[in-house]
Formats: sequence, structure tokens, C-alpha cells
Amino acid sequence: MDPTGTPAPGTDVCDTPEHVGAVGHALFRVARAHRVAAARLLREIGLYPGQEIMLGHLAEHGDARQSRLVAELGLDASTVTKSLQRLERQGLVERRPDPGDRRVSVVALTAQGRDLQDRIEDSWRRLDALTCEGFTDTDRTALTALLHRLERNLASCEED
Amino acid sequence: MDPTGTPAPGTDVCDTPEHVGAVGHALFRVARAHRVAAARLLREIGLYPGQEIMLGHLAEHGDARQSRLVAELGLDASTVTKSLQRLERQGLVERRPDPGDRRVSVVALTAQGRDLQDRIEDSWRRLDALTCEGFTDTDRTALTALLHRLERNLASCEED
DNA sequence: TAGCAACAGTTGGTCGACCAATGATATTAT
DNA sequence: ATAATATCATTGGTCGACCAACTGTTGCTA
Repeated sequence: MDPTGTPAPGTDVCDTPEHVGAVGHALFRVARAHRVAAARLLREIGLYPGQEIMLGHLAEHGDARQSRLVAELGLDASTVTKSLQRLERQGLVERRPDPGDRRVSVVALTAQGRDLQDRIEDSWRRLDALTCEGFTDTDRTALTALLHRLERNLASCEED
Repeated sequence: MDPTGTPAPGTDVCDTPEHVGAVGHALFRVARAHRVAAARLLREIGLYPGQEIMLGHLAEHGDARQSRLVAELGLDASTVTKSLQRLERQGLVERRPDPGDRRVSVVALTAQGRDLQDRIEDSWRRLDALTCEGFTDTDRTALTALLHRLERNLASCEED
């Protein structure tokens, strides 16, 4: 109902009785659908959703110790460890001990991992195109801005 | 990565070269942060994120066979089965065989599950408030509309 | 009626994600 | 130097979510 617009400024979003947390619920559903769609695309290139983020980050920012990946991707350390173990098993990534600090291991893309990058970016492009079908540039800009604000709100409450 | 912001409304989102799938990536990050925040709130009432959706749905729509939950929540059947097993073990939900059709089992909230509903709704409200901090009603409306459009796009491509 | 397709749930496996606890190594304070 | 603390990564556990394969039922149809 009234999907595209004319939100009728008088209409209070919060009075839709169907859900108390309307935004949260919408976000939840969209995120799930998005993950499913991503999974289907990534499957074609033999990846699971989440792995492409790791590979993309490495391709873009170069080799990194795991703790950096943890910080920059905002993931739990154990998540990164296990994800990398799988990527390593698939031959897409390599972990070498840092000679300077024997605690750290440095992660690097293998040639095979690097080769995947084009297809990953293509998947991202297709997914975004599909997600934002019918969106004008203005819509996209608005959406991205709103999402960024949400992210900041959620991030700021994370440091309690 | 320009962590704090200055989203500078004029800035064209799509030309930031850092990410090919800007929308998808933003969505991914927001969704993850949102899930983390939800987890923290739900933890206070002894739930894991996702369970509250199930309980809320039952509270709102009444008893249901599992296949209905699958359809209406858009989840996989096995996800629902396992989630319900846990909720049942926690005494929040009850599953009784349908006398009319021996394949189906009907899911119902227990008294204990019903009692949780208020706190669940409170969590949702708090989470939404926290997520949308600083948002005007117009912002919320715009966001919800955009999310609904995304959902429709993603849903439509799901039936291939 | 016999047989087969469709439907309802379950189990087993994998992945992403988290938390908690642990073993190694570095850093720093004392 | 030694002890206390912090950091880096790993393991083990749980949950949500998926897919694939499987058991029972029900329904349809030949």
C-alpha cells in the first residue's frame, strides 16, 4: 500500500498496528531477502555469503593481519578465524606467520583468490541492480544516506 | 574510510569507488549491527534474535501450523522446526498434533510465552528508537517506504 | 483400488555469527 | 628481571539460516 510515495505527511508510521518495531522488522526482512539473493549469486562462483566480503576487503586493502580484518569488518575474531580456515582450504587465501611478531598471522589472497575478484564485483553489481530496480539516483542516494545514519546510530550504542 | 561521516547529501554515492555494491554493502553492515543490537536487548529476556519474531507472530496471529509459519515468516521449514524445538524446550511454546490431519502439528504460545510478549514489544520499541535516533517522522516514513520497495524487488526475483 | 504425486515435518550437514575460555606471545609496570 | 596485563589467534559451544535427503500422510488419478 502506498509503496512508492506520497507518504501523506499526516500518516504516522508508528500507528501501523501490525508491528511495534516497524523499521526494525522491515530491516530484518529486507536483510534476510538480501542475504538469500546474495547467496544465490555467490553460489555460482562457489562462495558462501560473507566470504566475498573478506576477499573483497583483501583485494581492496591488501594483505592484513587477522586483527585488522576483525576491526575493519566489525566481526568477531573467532568468526574471522573460521572463515579464513575455510577460504584457505579452498585455496583462495594464504596465512603466513609474521616474522616480527610471532602471535600474528598475515592473510593474503592467493592468485586464485585474486582471480575471483572480478566475478565477485560482478555479483555485487548485479545484486545491487536487482535490489535497487526502479530506483532513481535520488532514491539510491537517499537510501544510502539513511542507511549510513542507521549504521552510525547502531554503532554508537555499541560502545556501552 | 571516512568513518564518522559527513555524508554530505550532495555526494554521489555511486561514484565512491571503494565499493561496487554500495547499497548492498551498506545494507549488510546495517543489518549486522542491527542484529547485534537486537541480540543484546533480547538477551535480557532470555531470547536469541529470531525467536522473538516467532513468538511475536504467534501472539499477533494466533496458533498456527508450522507450514503457515514457514510461509508467513518466509523461513526455511527446517529453520522453523529447530527454532520451535528450542522454544518448546524453554517452555515458551507448545506443539500439539492436529486431529484432522496427522501430518501437521499446531503451534501455540504457552502462558509463559504469552507473558513474554510485553517485554518483547518493549524491546522492539527500544530498538527502533535507538536505531532511528534523530529521525523525523518524514525520515522514518521515507526509510520504511524505501525498505518496502527493496523487499518487493528482492522478493520478486526470488521466484525464478 | 493401487499407485503416485504433493504436502508436513524432521534430521543431518554446512556456513556465518556470537560468546566464553584457552594458549602463546608482547608490553608494561613494579 | 619478574610479575601483571594486554594482544593475537584458536577451539568449543550455541543459534539462526540454508539445502538436501528422508519419513509419514493425504489426495488425486489412472
